[in-house]
Amino acid sequence: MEYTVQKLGRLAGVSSRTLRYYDEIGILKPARINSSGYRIYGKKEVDRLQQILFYRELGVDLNCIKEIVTSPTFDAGSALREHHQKLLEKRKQLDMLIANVEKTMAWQEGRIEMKDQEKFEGFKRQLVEENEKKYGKEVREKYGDETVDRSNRKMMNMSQEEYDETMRLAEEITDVLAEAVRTGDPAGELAQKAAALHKQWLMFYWDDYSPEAHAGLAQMYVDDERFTAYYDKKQPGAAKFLRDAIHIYTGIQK
Amino acid sequence: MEYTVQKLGRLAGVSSRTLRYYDEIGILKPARINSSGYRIYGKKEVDRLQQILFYRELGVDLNCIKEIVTSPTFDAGSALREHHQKLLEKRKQLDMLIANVEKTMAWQEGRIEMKDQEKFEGFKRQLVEENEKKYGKEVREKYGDETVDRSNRKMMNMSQEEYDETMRLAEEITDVLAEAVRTGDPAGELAQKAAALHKQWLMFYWDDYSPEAHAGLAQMYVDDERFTAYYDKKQPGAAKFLRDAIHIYTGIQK
DNA sequence: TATTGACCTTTACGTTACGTAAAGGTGTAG
DNA sequence: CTACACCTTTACGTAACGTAAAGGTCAATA
Repeated sequence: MEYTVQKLGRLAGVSSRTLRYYDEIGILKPARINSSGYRIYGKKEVDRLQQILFYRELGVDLNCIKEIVTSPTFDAGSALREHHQKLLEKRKQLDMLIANVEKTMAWQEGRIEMKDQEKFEGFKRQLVEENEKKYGKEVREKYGDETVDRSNRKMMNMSQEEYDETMRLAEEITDVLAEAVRTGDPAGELAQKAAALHKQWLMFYWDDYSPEAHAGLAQMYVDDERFTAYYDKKQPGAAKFLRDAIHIYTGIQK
Repeated sequence: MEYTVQKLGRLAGVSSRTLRYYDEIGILKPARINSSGYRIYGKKEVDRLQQILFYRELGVDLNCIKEIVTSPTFDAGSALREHHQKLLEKRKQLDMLIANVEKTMAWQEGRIEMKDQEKFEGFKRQLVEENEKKYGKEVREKYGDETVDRSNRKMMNMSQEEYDETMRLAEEITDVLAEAVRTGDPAGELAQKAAALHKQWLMFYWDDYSPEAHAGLAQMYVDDERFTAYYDKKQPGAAKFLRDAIHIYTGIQK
């Protein structure tokens, strides 16, 4: 049950250099040093290395791993449950990639059409997975899985032109919104134009628009600091302002 | 259908720096440079980027990717089929990791036993996956799926002590073999000792030893350059010598 | 027309997680 | 007593970008 660097390395499938490096940065210290200065690892270290490798597999950098595993509140059990969750997500993403390859093969054989954006499905953690990760939970909680799935489906089926149009609209919204904020009047013409544009944009993603849901989303822009940050980036206070404008536009207060 | 660095980056989920870097190392050149010196990418570049990202996802380093995609014999179709194959393998490995987490959770709750080596299943590309990849196909062809599966199963169920013993035996084989090679006599005492040790080692993996299979494996050590390289590393000619010794030991020529 | 501000450019140094080589001590088998 | 496979530390190298600096481009706005 005692291992030297190379033996533990062979066991875990990492190099001895890696283990020395992990010792150096304080992420995995050997149980003891023998009389000749050799690093000797025991049972506890084996388990710790396993944890480290799980995190590494998930792309966590060693600095973060260090903070996690050296934390006094570190709980191996909950960490494992988290690993499990993340690995399942990763498999989902892998499945998307596989679907992508199959689709691309069909496209190459001329059997189907394929838009540029579709060619990167599964790669784009930030647009699909990351987006889902960041906002997905809350959005799913507030609007239900069905709405979100439908929205994603709709986006997948958008043509390049439609997609470009949503991008253009999103830009126009922030532009008009920034200008409207400077008028200071959420009931004014510019503010109402921004709200209308926002509705148009939204209708690309929702196939059943309702003023209630629109007003609810506007409120979320304020409640959720990540949305707030997005809109406030160009103009501080823009998120709140947009909410007010939409509440007036829809005639609904949340 | 024309993209600047940032637009293509957003489309594919990579940074603009990445695209400039890919230009720099000659892996993905823009379709043209406009009058202001901007990089402009077109349809062909989109497809090529997709191919690059597939390779990247599979852990191929950019140098290799460059050689692959710039090769005049590069065929996108067969590349895609290869991607598909590799991605399926990756998913298999991911499933092993997930199984590992589940097992570890059960172990933590005291519901099952778990050996140290089991804790790294799914990580060890080189021992299980890599091994299977390198030798698996040929071995499965020559000995059948059943033998290989049984062998893997047997290895999985080995105790730590048994596992250590196989390691020790493997070392002893190469040692004795190297010495035997220097005698030059495959029928000599040392050579026959090496063959006997090799049988012992083999019996840890096969549960029904037969001289025929043993002789066949010995022949494969010579036929397959990767096995040859392993045995010849310590002593040139060791693989051939071992085959001869085993053929004498078993009394069977292949 | 001048000024933002978000784009783009090149140059260049920084970073992560090790690989690899050098120079030297250790331990055991022949 | 010599080989040889281990171990050690020190230190420089590397891949694939990230990031910052210094500056040109372009469309919209004051």
